[in-house]
Amino acid sequence: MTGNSPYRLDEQIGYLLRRVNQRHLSIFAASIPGVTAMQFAALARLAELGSLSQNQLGRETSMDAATIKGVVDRLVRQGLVESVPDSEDRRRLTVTLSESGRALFEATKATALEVSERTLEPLSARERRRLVALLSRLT
Amino acid sequence: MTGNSPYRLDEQIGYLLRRVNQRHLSIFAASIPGVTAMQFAALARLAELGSLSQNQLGRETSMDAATIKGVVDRLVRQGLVESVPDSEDRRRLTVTLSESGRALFEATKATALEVSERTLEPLSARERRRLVALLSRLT
DNA sequence: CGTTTTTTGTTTGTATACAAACCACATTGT
DNA sequence: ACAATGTGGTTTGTATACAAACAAAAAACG
Repeated sequence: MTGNSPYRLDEQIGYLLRRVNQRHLSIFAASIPGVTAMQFAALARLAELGSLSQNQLGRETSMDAATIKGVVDRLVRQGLVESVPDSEDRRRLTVTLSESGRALFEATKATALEVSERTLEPLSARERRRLVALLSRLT
Repeated sequence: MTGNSPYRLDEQIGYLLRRVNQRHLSIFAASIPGVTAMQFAALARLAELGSLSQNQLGRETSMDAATIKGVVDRLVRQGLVESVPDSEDRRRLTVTLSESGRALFEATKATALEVSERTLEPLSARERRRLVALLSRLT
């Protein structure tokens, strides 16, 4: 009688999170070409908080130092962001939204909100709020 | 009065999904060294469904053809799975759980279930069921 | 003041993820 | 039988993700 419970992959939280995230990323990519969801998250944080150091931006977007570096590099390459060495702290890179980065963010913001709604489309308004509230507690 | 709603990254479903998934993957990696969560998902499906073609296994685990190839390659390299060309259809690769693959799955199954529970730890039993039910509808 | 610790950023290596192009083989329709 | 289409798998290129090891600089502390 030892723990012989079956393992149902489809009911595991990790598998579900991955699948729903796939769905979301696919909707995002189809709706907003040019930047990825991660890149957009970085732009959003910069728009919200102003200039940040590269690692700080990583923390604010839940990406580790190695990951945010790649994201910032690609944003710089696209001219959406500027990366300037700090004069105070010579290790630090200050990342700033460029003109066109801000323009792109402002122009896509509404669509990005629609992407979220579309991801949640199968749920009622109340269920959406409930889901967001539950997920927020698992952070 | 045109759509000037602020964009709150922390409330966006995509951002939440990514963060909770990060949490889950981190718990998984700490609890089950040796295989990743994706590799474990593949083993679980093979244990559940028996031998499958490589692409079929990908579909059953929500990985595209290129992704499942990498996962199967790594599982083969670890001897957890065997990949044999099909005699009927000469394009097809049949992937089968090996002895040690099945042993590892049986030995870690219970821990994997605990990983799911630990991910959901901040929620009550009812809230867990609710969350799983909501996510299932977003598949 | 000088040593220890922390912080910032880079690099490398491994593992997903997916688009797109490609080849080989199967199936279907005529 | 043949041509069109579809399916199975591989490869390449790009983009996350994270661990680990590293260098440079700043901060903390005795």
